[in-house]
Amino acid sequence: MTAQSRPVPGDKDRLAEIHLQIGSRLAGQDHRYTSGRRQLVDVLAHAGQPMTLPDIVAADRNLAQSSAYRNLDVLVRCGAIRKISTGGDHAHFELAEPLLGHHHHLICTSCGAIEDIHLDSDVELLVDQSLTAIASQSGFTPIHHSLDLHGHCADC
Amino acid sequence: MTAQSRPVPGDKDRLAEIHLQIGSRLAGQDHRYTSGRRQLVDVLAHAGQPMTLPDIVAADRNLAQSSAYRNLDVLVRCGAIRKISTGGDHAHFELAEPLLGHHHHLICTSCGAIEDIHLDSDVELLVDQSLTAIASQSGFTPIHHSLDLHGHCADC
DNA sequence: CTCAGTGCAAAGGATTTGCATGCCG
DNA sequence: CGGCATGCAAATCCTTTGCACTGAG
Repeated sequence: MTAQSRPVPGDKDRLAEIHLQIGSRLAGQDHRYTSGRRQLVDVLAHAGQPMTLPDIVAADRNLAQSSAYRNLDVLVRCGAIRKISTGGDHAHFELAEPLLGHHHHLICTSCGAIEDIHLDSDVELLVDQSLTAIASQSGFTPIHHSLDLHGHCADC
Repeated sequence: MTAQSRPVPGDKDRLAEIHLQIGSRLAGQDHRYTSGRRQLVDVLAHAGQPMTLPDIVAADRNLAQSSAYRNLDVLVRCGAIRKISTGGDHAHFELAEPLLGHHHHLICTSCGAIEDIHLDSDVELLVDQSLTAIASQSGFTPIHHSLDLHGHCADC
């Protein structure tokens, strides 16, 4: 066993639940939940923070680059994974909000690192209401919002 | 005259003011405010919404692609222009917030279009306070936040 | 004159795709 | 068996860079 991550109690159950949900999402779009896709999800669930593709293939040498890209795309399209484009060299990927919960990011403009953060629910509510109101004025149909804080992380 | 944009009263003065500010920002970093850079700013100020590079060079045929990229980079680095990376094919560019005012975006996930929006200042304040509090817990130094609503625009 | 800025063409690099093969249902 | 999935290598395409030339101070 690798000791690099100490799961919180119930973590294993949560992972199983995640796999179940993703499996049904894939099935709903006539896609299979193959071992390659499962490994992808394992890596992301294990990391606990957004990863780039090089991060991902480095974390599991069984993953081929092109298949990883293709499967990430499939998983993004079925709503299991979210792609984060920061403008840096690589996009980042993390489990989607239905699996990870609604959250936002601290983005380091120096090293590109991304950390997940959670806002108070009353702030979230207010933001969502404001955005919804503005969107309706433009005939815009909201799907989700993203709120990122850009700056320098503790290491930079 | 092109009728496609009806400047509000004072728009011309505002543009002059923008050029002045950018000129001094560039001078502060030992860069010249050349005609190519001025044209870039004119195009962006005139558009009133974030543009991609193809948009920009199409809007002013005098702009060479490589010089446009280079000058956008210079202007981004001196704080005159902001680069927006959405994950679509092209990055978008718009005048920076000191020139355009603090605002956010509606981003269409279908066609990639971006529209500027403004939130109530009390919402902004609350968001900023929340983010600042969270950042300090992580030893993160905030520079600015971005808040985007992703969804489908009226045309899609 | 000097050196930043410019434009063309070529290079760079993340991501995507063609194609032959493997494997699940 | 039939068709999705895989992996390798090649292609794609946004963006950056090399280089010779131009223009401003």
